[in-house]
Amino acid sequence: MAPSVDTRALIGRQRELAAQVIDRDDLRLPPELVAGVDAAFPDQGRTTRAAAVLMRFPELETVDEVVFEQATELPYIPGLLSFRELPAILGALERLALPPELVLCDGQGRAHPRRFGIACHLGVATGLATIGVGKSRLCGQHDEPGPEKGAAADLVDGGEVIGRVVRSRDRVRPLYISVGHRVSLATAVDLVLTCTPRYRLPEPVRRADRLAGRHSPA
DNA sequence: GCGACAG
DNA sequence: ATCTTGTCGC
Repeated sequence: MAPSVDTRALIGRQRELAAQVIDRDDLRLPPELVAGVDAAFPDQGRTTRAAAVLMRFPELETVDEVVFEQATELPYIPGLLSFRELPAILGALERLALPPELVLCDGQGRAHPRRFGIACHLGVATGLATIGVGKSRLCGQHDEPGPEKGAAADLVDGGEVIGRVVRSRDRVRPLYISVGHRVSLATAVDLVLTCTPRYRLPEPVRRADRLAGRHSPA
């Protein structure tokens, strides 16, 4: 893996690509095929293993699953996560039997310092509608949402609402939901909640997590 | 200078 | 993310 990274160049690319993000609903609603993607780093991080799980919406029945791996190219750098994970994720996504209409990503969308998290990057790179589903905060401030499923609070940064902090299940740590591409924030929250009938993470992402990581079947 | 920092 | 065992709570 590259020992040094030209962070200035990557940040510059994020700034120009961020202008291409569409934060309005521009997809079929409701969608019929939704995918979840995630990546893991086996072998001390030398390998990047991405997984994509395609499900029918809103039934959440699995239609196809793909695991794709390649040598890791970059280290993890806060704010530049997408350059490290995207190549393998694109490889997995391309190998699905059918293209998804919407992709749920493990990580931020516009809730990013330059408004270009991995969900935005994946969306602009493929043209697909995407939503960022973060398990923790990268930037921005927010009030604590109520304890019940569905409770939410605005995630604000630089005086702008960049996402919503949402309780996906009763009494669990909230999810950081933000626009990736071609979806409005309100629709993003609605779709994520519909994809989360039982666990903290939306089903497509949870399944991709399990497929990529070293867990057990269940 | 100090603190924060997706996965 | 990854390294790692038992343990507290519903």
